[in-house]
Amino acid sequence: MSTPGRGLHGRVLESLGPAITAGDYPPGSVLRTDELAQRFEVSRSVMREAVRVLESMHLVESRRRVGVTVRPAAEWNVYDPQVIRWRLAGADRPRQLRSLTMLRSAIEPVAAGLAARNATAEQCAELTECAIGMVANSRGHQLEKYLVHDMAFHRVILNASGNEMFARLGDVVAEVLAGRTHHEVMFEDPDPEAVTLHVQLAEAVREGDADRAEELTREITIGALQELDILAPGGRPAP
Amino acid sequence: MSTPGRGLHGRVLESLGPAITAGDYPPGSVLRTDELAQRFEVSRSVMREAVRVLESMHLVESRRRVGVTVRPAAEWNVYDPQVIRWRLAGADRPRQLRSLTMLRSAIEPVAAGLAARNATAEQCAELTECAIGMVANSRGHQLEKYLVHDMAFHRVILNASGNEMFARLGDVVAEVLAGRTHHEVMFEDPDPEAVTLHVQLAEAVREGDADRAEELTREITIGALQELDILAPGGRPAP
DNA sequence: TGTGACATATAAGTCTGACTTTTTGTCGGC
DNA sequence: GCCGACAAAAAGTCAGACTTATATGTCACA
Repeated sequence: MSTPGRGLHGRVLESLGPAITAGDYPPGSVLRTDELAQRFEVSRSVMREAVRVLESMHLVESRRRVGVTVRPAAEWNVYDPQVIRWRLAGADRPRQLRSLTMLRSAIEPVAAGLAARNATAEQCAELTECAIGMVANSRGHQLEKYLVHDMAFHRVILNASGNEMFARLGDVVAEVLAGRTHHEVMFEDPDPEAVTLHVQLAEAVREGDADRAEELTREITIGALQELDILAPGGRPAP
Repeated sequence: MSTPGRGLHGRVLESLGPAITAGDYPPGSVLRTDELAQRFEVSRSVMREAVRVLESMHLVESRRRVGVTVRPAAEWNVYDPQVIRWRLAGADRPRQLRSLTMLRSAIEPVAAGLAARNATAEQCAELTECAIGMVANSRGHQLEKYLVHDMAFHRVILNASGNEMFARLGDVVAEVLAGRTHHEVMFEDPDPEAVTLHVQLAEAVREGDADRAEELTREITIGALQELDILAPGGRPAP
């Protein structure tokens, strides 16, 4: 799933990146390239490449005479897939999952509405297939198989929206769904109501009913928010 | 506004990045590091650092024995602020502006609703101040001053939402607003109705009226979509 | 004619050492 | 107490040699 650190600089990143995003180095900390190179037992050139990548993610800033300083979290490129993965693997995974689920709840309904207008016949077919797969694996502790179809379903919706910014959130949504199944709630079979909503959503998209698609997706994402206690069952925000 | 290429590798990026995002090198094109280093008159180490950054943006992929291959646009990290800037500076700026405006229209209403619940007193004050600034500069061809307050206004909303993913879109929204004023429509004074909506939104947030804040923001972003002919005035999608 | 193992060329990857440039802290003079 | 010159520190840059993976071509054999 994740890249196993291609190249030496990649392995350094896989070690240093998570450490920074986890907050091991408080904002303002200064690291020296030479020292890092020694610590990771790589040459300076390799270390420099790694630092450049961290710099492009706005995790650090490299300045002459001072060193590589860690930037405050508010400046990080939190949409970088690698940064997202690092943070999801870290200690504040729950917080991260909430942020991302809120993002989902904002994007997906709109994307579904667009998908209802723009989806190709092929995409509609894929969607129905995914929904069938979800139904088929919704009972009897087949969470892994269910997850696969759930991820595919949402990815198709986002792609079918025709908006590249939405489409590129497919990986994020997949990560959130996987996280939910693997580490958080959902120890038993998925909520039957959620399964039904997905089936109906596939229907709405196929029929080109944008408003209904949007509303159904809103219900789906509200369910996701409730699972994380961001929304209380009533609909009001949780305490 | 944009970073003027700090360091040699930065200058290479400022030249190569826009070229790639502009499609000068079709997907699958192979570049050789040595050749690039010669072309830009830099050492290989510098060129390697630049390539590593492009690789982290998923613009290219570097493989042994084959070279640096350009990836298809669908795989680019389109949320990377630098990539966004490069693409906005390129030929398909209009298309990019539409994608981003749609993103706005999905995110901002939700963010405004959250802001109404979470905004601090200080943020409410800032918001009101921005709204006043907008009103003050809404007539008499003071577009630049109006823009400054407009950008600040939306940035405060996104920050006040309390969601870091939303907050980090502040730069994107600012870029979109700036683009609208500088290159696209809006040759005359801003729509008075839009100004009023902003004033009312500041009010709603101050009063903690989440639903109203969300609805007002939805109207604001619908206006932005209409300006770009994504939505026809009626509310139906444009042809 | 097709297929497999093997050899080879190629381009990225890595390391090292020397040199340059910028920035910053400090110290001395006013 | 302020200001400018100086020195140290760390990143930045370069060049050259070497290593490694791998795509591709070659050739023998079926």
